Parts: sequence; structure tokens; C-alpha cells
Amino acid sequence: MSRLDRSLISGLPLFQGLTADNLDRVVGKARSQRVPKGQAIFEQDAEAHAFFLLLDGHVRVVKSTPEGQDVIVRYISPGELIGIARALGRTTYPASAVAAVDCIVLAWPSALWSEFAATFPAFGAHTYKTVGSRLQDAHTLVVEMSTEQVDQRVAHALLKLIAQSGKKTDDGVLIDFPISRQDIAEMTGTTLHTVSRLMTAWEEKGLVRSGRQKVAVTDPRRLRQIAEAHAGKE
Amino acid sequence: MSRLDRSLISGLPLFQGLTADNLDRVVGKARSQRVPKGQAIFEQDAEAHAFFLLLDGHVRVVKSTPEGQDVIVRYISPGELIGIARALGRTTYPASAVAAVDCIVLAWPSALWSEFAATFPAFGAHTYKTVGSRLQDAHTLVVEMSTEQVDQRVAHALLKLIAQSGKKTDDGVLIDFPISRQDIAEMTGTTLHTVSRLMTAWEEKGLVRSGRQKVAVTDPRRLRQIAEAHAGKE
DNA sequence: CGTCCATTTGATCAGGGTCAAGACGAGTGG
DNA sequence: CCACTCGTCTTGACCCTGATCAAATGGACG
Repeated sequence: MSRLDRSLISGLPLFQGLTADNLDRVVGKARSQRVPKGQAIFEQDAEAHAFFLLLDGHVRVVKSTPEGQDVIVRYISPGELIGIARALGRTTYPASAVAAVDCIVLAWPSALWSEFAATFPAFGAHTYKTVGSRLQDAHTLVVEMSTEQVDQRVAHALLKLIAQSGKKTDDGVLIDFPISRQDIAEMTGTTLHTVSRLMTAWEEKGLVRSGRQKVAVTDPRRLRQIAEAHAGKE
Repeated sequence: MSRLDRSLISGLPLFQGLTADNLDRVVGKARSQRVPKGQAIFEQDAEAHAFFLLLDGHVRVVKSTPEGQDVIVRYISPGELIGIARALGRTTYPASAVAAVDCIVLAWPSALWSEFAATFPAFGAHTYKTVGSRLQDAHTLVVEMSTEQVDQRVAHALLKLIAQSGKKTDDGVLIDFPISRQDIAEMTGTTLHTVSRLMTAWEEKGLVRSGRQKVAVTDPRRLRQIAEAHAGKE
């Protein structure tokens, strides 16, 4: 394994304001890890021995019910922390984190979190801000799940995905990692069948272009119309 | 208005470890406020000028959609903080807080939050733990909304309510504040009609006793069976 | 070339939303 | 003290969205 370098993390807002020396100390305590596509970084209900920083790739956070149904709570992009359960007073992970593509993560023992937070104010502040916005997101999702029809929820999900991980191509804005109908269904509380029907309908109208584990949005404007109100249906 | 006394807050875990002197300082900066039933403590999207501690009463946190539908995100019990948006990097309140009964709250200007957190470590730590568990709750709710049938969601909602604000009576465990069918519908993403039908069905089976803005659970065990699995339906 | 998985598409049907009407109390004003 | 009104709750009838069941198609990859 190659030696870890502070340049890996020096650009991140999370570590803003740290000296080169401090960055070295932080990186020095991390273990880097390659996680192949489909593998879990950590599992729901397991002991939260570490927290992670996603350096490269995309991760989905999944909660599973006792009955075996999965719900995708959110996707994680490079530069974000995951597995900070411990920082919030939990001893186990409340969800699983699965690599959507091959990923690179840095891992620190959970115990270090409070040390980092105490030593580097920006680190603590940024984390709490992150948690705060995740709480907002979760509440927004609850509202969507409570009040919207399936087509609106799927439209919203796609818009969030391209906002977070969109990549411009000739086909429009492409979601930058493999995502199946099943995945979208698990984000929106519906079935892969319904998602499939929606996608083909939207494809015919020219709103999206999609294929096997691939979705691109060609007309975000009209997709947003579907997401926003049900008045705009035709 | 009577003089504020440190005894109001001395028992709370939030202020654990503060000296009598410190408690006086904290209370001294607060303004106490009586909020009549039905009135808002703060409104969604308004400037977050203050954060609040609920001393007495019950508050529901409501998010409203642009289309005018309301979703009840959670209920707040005495001793809990509300309106801590500012602490999480927001400048406006993400939801409204409405008094479910006549309430007493303490209010501090938002700017004081960071001062308190810096000066009294227990205060900051407790808040973040609170935010963490609210994030958990929100995710749990998302999972429930995604995977459960209406009867399960309503059963879960009632169980949470009696766990949080249950009061033992001859009729079973009573929810300690007025709550309508409409309220329960807004917690569970359904309509008051469906809630009404469920309640009468459960009343006939002897699971609950309910009336106008009043719900008591007489058989939590069987209610939990409904909430848990759909295998147990008959 | 064969196997596996993602996807598509059709047919069916039920959970629960919508529409409509009424009953039941609780508070208000005469 | 009673009549009235308003808000909550109940209940029936109907129908639509989207789940379920079933099967076929089509790439991707070994």
C-alpha cells in the first residue's frame, strides 16, 4: 500500500484551517481501504468501531427492515463522512453503507472522533452542520413520502441524484454511477415495476434517457414540473 | 411576570454540571413566554431569531408543503429544545412549532447558542446527541413510510405517542394531550377517514378507547403485533 | 454460447383515497 | 336554559393508483 499523503484531504472543507502538520497527524492515524463495488463498508447494527471519509466512488446508505426490505436513505459523494453514528451517541451503525462502485475510503477508529472535534474546531463544526443538513433532508423525505404520488417521488429522487452526482453528457445529465430500477424503487418506496413503467413513459416524452443501470435526465425542467405539482400533468 | 428562577431548569440533563451561578446566568438571559393552545411558537421559513426550551405542555412540529398539506414531524415533550435550526447552520426555521395545549417556554436569542455551547460543554454535547437521535427517528420514519401499510404506520404512531407522553388511566394508557384523527393522519401520511375507520375497528377489538381528541391504548401488546408484522393479521 | 440479471410489459386486483352525508358533542349567545 | 353553530368524528359508496403475479426480452459477461 502506498504511503498516505496529506494532499488526499487538504482540499476538503472538513479540514479547512488545519496546518500541514495537523493534516499529517490526521492522515497518519487513518487507514486507507479499497472497497470493491457491491461490498459493505459497514453493516447495520454492527459495533461502530470506526468512521470513514469517502475519498473516491459512490456509496449508498441502506436501512433494512426485519422483514428484509431495503430502503436507500441517501447516497454519499466523495469528501463526505460516513459512519459517524458514534459521534451522535450511538454505539452501533444505524444503517449499512454499500459501495455503488469501487471506492476508496479513509477509516479512523471511532475513539478519535472526539479527539479531532476537540482539537480542530472546524472539524466538529463541519460535522454538525452536515448532520443538521442530513436531518433536514430526512424530514424533507418524510414529507415527500407522506404527501406525494409515486411519479412525483421518483422525479424528485432523480433530480436530487443529478444535483448531487450529475455529469453532463450528450444524452443530458447522467447519474454518475450505476443505478438500477430496483435502487430507485428503494429510494422512493415503490416497486421496480412501477419505476420501469415511469422511465419508459418519460423516455417516450423525451425527459430521460436510460438503460441498464444507467439514467440520464435530458429535460430537467419538465421533470421538475412533474415533481413539483400534480396540476401540471397532462 | 414573575421572576425567572434557576430551579426551572436545574433538573434537566441539558444543563447538567452547571453551577448555581451558571444556571442563573443562563436563565437570566432567557425570556419566558406563555403560548396558548393552537398558537405557533415559531413559523416555518421565518427568520430563526431564537431557540426555545419547552418547560410545560406539548408541541407539535409541522412542516407544510407549498400545496398546503401539513405533515407532523414529531411531538415535543417538556424539557426538550426546539428551534435549534440556527445551531445546525440554518438561518430560518425548517418547520413550524404549534402548541398542542397551553405551553410555557423559555426563549433565548439564537446568537447565544454558540456561546452556551462553548461555555458549557454539557450543553453542546447534549444538543448534538438530541439532534443525532432525531436524525435516527427521522430515518426510522422514512423506512416506515416506505415499507409499511397504513394500519402498521398508525399503530406505530400510537405506540410512539404513548411511549413519549403516555399516562396510565383506568382506560389504559392515555395520550396526554388532545389529538385528533386529523393529527394522526398527518403523522402517518393518510387521511382522517382511514384513521377513523381503523380506530373504530380497534375499539371493537378492545385495543384502544378513543373519543373526541382523545386516544387511550388498552392493549399495547396486540397493537404492537399489528405494528410489527402483517403476518399477525386475522 | 450459455447463464444470469436487469428490464419490460401485460393482466389483475385490492388498499385506501375521494366524495358525500350525517351524527355527535361542546361551546356560544340570546 | 335552550337553540344554534362549528368542528370532530363516523360511515357508506365508488373508483383509481400502484402493488402483485406472471412471463418474456435483452444485454453483459464468463
